[in-house]
Amino acid sequence: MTATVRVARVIIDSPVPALDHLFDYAVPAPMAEDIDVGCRVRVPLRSGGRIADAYVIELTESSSFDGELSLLDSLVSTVPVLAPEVWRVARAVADRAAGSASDVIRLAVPKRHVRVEKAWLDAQPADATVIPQPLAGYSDDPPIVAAGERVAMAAIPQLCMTSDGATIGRWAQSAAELATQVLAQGRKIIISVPDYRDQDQVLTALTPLVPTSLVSRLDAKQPAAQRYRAFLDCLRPGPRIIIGNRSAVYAPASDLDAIVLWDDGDDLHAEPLAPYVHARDAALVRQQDSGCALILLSHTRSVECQRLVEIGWFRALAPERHAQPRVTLTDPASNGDAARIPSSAWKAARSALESGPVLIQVARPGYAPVVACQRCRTGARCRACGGALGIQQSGQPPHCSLCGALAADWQCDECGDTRLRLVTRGSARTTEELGRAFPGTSVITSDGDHRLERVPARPALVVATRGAEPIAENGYSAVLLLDGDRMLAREALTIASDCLRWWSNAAALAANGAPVILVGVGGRLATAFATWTSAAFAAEELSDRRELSFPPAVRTVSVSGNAAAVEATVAGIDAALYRDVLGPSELPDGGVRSILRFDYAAGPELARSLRAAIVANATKRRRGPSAKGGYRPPPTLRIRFDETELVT
DNA sequence: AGCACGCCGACT
DNA sequence: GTCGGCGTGCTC
Repeated sequence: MTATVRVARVIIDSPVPALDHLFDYAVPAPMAEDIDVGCRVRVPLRSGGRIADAYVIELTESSSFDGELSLLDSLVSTVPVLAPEVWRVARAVADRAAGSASDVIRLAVPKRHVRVEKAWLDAQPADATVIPQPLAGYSDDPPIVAAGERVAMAAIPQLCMTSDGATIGRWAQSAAELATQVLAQGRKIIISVPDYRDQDQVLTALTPLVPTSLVSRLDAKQPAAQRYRAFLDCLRPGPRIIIGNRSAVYAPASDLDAIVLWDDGDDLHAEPLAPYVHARDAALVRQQDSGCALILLSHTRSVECQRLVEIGWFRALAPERHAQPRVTLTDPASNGDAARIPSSAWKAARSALESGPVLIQVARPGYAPVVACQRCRTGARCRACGGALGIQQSGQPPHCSLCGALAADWQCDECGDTRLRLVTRGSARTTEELGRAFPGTSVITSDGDHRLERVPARPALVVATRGAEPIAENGYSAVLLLDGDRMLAREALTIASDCLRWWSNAAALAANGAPVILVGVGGRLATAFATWTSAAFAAEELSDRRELSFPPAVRTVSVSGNAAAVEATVAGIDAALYRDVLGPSELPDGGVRSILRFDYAAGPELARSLRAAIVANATKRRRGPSAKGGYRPPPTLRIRFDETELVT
């Protein structure tokens, strides 16, 4: 207990679970002038025998620690990079997910860049005024911004043109309009979008509306210097628009007024790094902490969002006049001959090509993603690893979709035939076929690897894999959604909502009144698409999942790793906290996985006990029987809440 | 992650 | 009686 020395309580930047709490250090007298809450410091870890990076969380006069305090090693910088509100959110998010706060902080605070920091400290913040724009297309009664309200907002499924003449999604314009209202109040807004190209759209929408000095882009794809500069700009109080990917929800913003999350159903919002917290969940935590507004903006309502609406936590908001794409369904039963493109769709494409580009959405990239034996129809597999073979481009030999090995002299294991049958069509083959069917028309391909952002307003066939559709200036004259049946065949709990989302996002790229044709899919999913009623579809889906006790009706947590550790962990949890256990089942890496299903109310308690299990496991785990040799010990213990890719 | 501490077997 | 192996726990 020291009364006169100043004490710094710090969080250590380390993924070690046992270090995930505050440590007290004495502040050396010369440092006391400059140190501040949020500063980066270096601290000695005596029994660790090293110096660690840390952030100052609190400065006090006394410590409740019984031992003798060590002195801070050094003050890295006087810039308070870990804002108090970001610390609170990081702590809460980590607790909810049984993870370490420092893992969340690593998403929130970019690496330091000394030159950028010096320049920033010298720079004078610019003064700028912004004229608030009304939120066009929506009733402004009640107003949705500044109320701290939680809103499930249906986007207007159209394109629009900025005053600069750039074509963007109308949703991006709406987000930009909301942002101007926040800026006019001198406050901040975070706009989190899944994709880099989505960020570009919002920036394009903002360009004619606000000075660029008030806009910060935070994304890991940016050069480190730019990103750090944008981050530092967010630390200053005052108006600012923060645009970024999933981790933008952790951006510093002391005067945060609203968070807009675009297309919360997109998988890119799911954080792949520990503690694996989805941007939607992080935004919910932050909304609770700061009282800001939270707007989930999308063309299709996610099932998770629907649940939030049904429990009364979110208000649903739809545009005033319900503009919606003109969708036509082609009955799968009526083209008995499995024609991939029915004649009605051909006709629509042909006439649409007279006025502009036509979008063709396909399921998979490549030429023939799946090939089989011509004679016996056995699927062709890789000699080396057993993965499925596919053909990337016309005329090329097949190669393995898993390991990439070429299979130039393929021969069927079953019957010895060497001729391959092309089972599925990829974007490259569709492109080739369409080129033949529409001679003289240019055919453009856009897929995951070779992605186009925009295509001109000239007639052209634009073949794109789902999610990689370019924006056409003035919109597409027609949109053909092929391969719907193939997309639906994928085994995943979320497949129906995913398809609806892919189709809807593509449909929103059509010009006003242009035909949108969904090929080969019927049933209530197709109807929901045609009538643009994704909220009702999400409600049905949620009710199905309630019946089956699937997420998001219940929550899940997967416990994976070493079989003994998983078993001990699950056995150590109070059975009253969960409904049931699925598994353990074997994983390809040699470990096992068990999944617990539990009710929302049990979340905090369950996270606490799982956290305790992780800490215990991390300290107990020691060098196993064989440390060398090719054998890699299976991962010890991993906890993952609310995994989106649950294969059950 | 490293490092100290301590409990037990082997050796001077 | 004492050295040192490594299993266990802690790091302000």
